[in-house]
Amino acid sequence: MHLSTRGHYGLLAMFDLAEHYGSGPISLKTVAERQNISDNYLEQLIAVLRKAGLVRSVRGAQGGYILAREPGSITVGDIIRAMEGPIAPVDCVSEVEPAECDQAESCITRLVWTRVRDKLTEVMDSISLADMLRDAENLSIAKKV
Amino acid sequence: MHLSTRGHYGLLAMFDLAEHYGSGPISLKTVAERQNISDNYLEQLIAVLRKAGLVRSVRGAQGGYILAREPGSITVGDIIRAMEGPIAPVDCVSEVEPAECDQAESCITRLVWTRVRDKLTEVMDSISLADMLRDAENLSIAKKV
DNA sequence: AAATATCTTAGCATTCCGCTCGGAATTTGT
DNA sequence: ACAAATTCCGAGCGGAATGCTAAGATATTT
Repeated sequence: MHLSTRGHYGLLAMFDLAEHYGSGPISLKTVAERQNISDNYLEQLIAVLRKAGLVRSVRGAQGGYILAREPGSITVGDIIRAMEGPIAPVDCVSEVEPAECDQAESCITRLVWTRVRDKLTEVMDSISLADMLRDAENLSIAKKV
Repeated sequence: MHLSTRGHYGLLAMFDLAEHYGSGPISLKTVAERQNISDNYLEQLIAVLRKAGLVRSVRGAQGGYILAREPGSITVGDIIRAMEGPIAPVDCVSEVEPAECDQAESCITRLVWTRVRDKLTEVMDSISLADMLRDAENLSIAKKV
């Protein structure tokens, strides 16, 4: 049950953009440095996010990336699906076009994986970038006290 | 969010053993054929389950494998941990010795992954092989009607 | 025109996956 | 005692994915 760095870095980058939402485009280099990711690599990852319609890009000098929608309407699930494909512990319970299996009807393990998948999507879809911003604020307040 | 075939096949094999719990040792070949897994490969996987203390082996003719404990006391979580290692979407929230990260204290994505991990373990630890046997029974009853 | 960015594609070393194979060790049955 | 059935163990291997690097094309601002 492991995510690749795609999903991991993808969420880091998106959260970084969320933290600076409203201040114009943020350059890839800035995000990469702040999040400690190779900018060459992040370049590829953010291309995926752009194609998925989660970020907008502004080319040229002073360009960069901006969230395509407000932080409240982008969830962790959106980001992970974009970066890692449909959420599914095993292929036969994939969210989209599940792999076929001749014993699917009577397969008990399939029931298990369905429950696991449902819990996964439930959590991931319930957390938005806005929720994370709120968490960040609470955390910094707690620290100051 | 994908399992490897290790976990997938591991659960299939364990459930197969659970279905025949109490009828003496089941040979690897039998399980492999019933579950449609290469027996050469399953041989390696079941070695892992044995080393994890989840199955007992009986060598020699008429030998095979038996669940080490009753089906009610073996959970999906036990099996997945044995086959795939500690449950963790990313290394910094691993159940055992999480990877260190200098920003761990203030990392918001880490909170997200912790919640995901907790949901994952919650589901997996709540389903035992006995539960699955019950599901199988309900399913076959439903079909007959 | 120069500087600053994104965009696109190619490549590449390493690791992991999913297996196959061969043979040693152990137990049962005849 | 011997043959058959089985687990046990380790080596190896092709293919795919991972996590990058690198280089140049394109667009925009100053």
